[in-house]
Amino acid sequence: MSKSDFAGSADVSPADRRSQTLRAYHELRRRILENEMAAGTQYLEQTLADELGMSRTPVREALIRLSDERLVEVKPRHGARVLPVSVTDMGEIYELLSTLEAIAAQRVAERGLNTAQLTRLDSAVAGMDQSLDRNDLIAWSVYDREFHNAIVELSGNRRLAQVVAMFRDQAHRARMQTLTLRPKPVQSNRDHAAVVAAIRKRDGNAAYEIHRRHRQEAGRMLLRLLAGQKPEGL
Amino acid sequence: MSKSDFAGSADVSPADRRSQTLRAYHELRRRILENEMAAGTQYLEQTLADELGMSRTPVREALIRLSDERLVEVKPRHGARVLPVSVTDMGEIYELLSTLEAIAAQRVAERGLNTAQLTRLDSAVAGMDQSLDRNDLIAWSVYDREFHNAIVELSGNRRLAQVVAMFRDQAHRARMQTLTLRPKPVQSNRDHAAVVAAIRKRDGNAAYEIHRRHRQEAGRMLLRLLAGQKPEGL
DNA sequence: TTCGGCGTGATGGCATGCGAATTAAGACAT
DNA sequence: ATGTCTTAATTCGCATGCCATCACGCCGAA
Repeated sequence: MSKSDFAGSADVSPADRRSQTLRAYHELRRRILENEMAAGTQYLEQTLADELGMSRTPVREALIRLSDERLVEVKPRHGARVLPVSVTDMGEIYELLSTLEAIAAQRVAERGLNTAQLTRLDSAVAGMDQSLDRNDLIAWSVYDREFHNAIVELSGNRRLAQVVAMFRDQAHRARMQTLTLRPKPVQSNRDHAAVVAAIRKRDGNAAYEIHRRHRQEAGRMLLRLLAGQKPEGL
Repeated sequence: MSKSDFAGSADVSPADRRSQTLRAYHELRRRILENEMAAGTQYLEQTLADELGMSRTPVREALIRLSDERLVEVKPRHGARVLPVSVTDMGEIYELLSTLEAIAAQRVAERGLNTAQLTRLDSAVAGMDQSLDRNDLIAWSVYDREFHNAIVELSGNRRLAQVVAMFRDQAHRARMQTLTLRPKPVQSNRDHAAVVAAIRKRDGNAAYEIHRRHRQEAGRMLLRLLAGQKPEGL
């Protein structure tokens, strides 16, 4: 019974089996990540409820989740404000990501992967290469995301995967903004391939070091681009 | 229309300025961490609401937070279940804590601390030493917590402090259970002193290594004790 | 012109109500 | 006993309603 994953826009969807609270959560989260709800903007509970075709209760419950994830901030009489991602924020996030994902890579290498799992990584890397050849940066970023996500999921540490996903979401908008500004990510692709190679060789230390440096580089690049850019709505 | 109406709620609370939702969140969290609500037990929303002297709404909102923090799990018609902490969970948590806190220690060392900040660490260490002399393990654990918390707070990375706090809470009950089972934590005190020394010397690498090893040892010890102990209500 | 008190409407915190989903409890047959 | 069908009782998801609180604009005083 899988309905379309990208289902429902605003209006009353046909028959969503999930709870209203979940619909609100996923829809609002999607809108924020895809910048349909701009950072800095404030939305009243009632407005969101009307827009989503439900009452305030499930919206409130969704907003609690989103504020725990630092995507919004609820100010009692000013509505929910979509949080902008400052340069400082990105610094914090990349510092954490570079360590957490490196740990994941290390664990994956030490545990070893079966064929299917290795294939998952390989095809993500292949997808990135092809996307880059086509100069399709959007597709590239999707594969990039999948690669990084695969690493932490395959680590087997569920909490690790959870917090990394959270930070990745927080950083998502800023990354999208700089996607077209930065040079072609050829080094990125090389790094990823090297990480997979280290995992194949079961070399935990190498996987850790390569991945960590990779993320640090990406972070530094991003910070540079962001710094030379926007004041961003506070 | 009495403005200053002290009477308000003649019930249990004198005058709590916080919202009901926050009261519910903090009170439930406290009860869980202090084992007043045993792991594995289920509580109906209405029951909790009655107990806390409020309606179901704020309780529901608090439960959403608590379930995001993995302290409870809400099962639609069986109430909120206090999550037990399995050995696997502790493995995941300590793997993350040992890295995250080590990063924090490294950053603190590299940034350097002012006198007041160093004093904070020193007095935590001193408190641990004294508590140990008095054989007061409860007091010791409070200082231990404060020490570890100080490290991540002083790192200046707010997200880091936040996730570490979350994982520390998740591990709290298991640590308390094993507190009396383990040998006197003299090595722990030595480690902490060494970390502070490294921080004074601005030696980031040393701080990282010592702290990381310290947490890993503590984790291993804990896992051993837990493994040789309890089936724990699932 | 600036400031502060005041009134009014908007807003969110929370209680309550209700229907739907789901379980628990009998009733009966096997 | 064990299984299954029917019915009653719970419990939650969500909508709605109420009211205290707060933002904001107005107006008069300094």
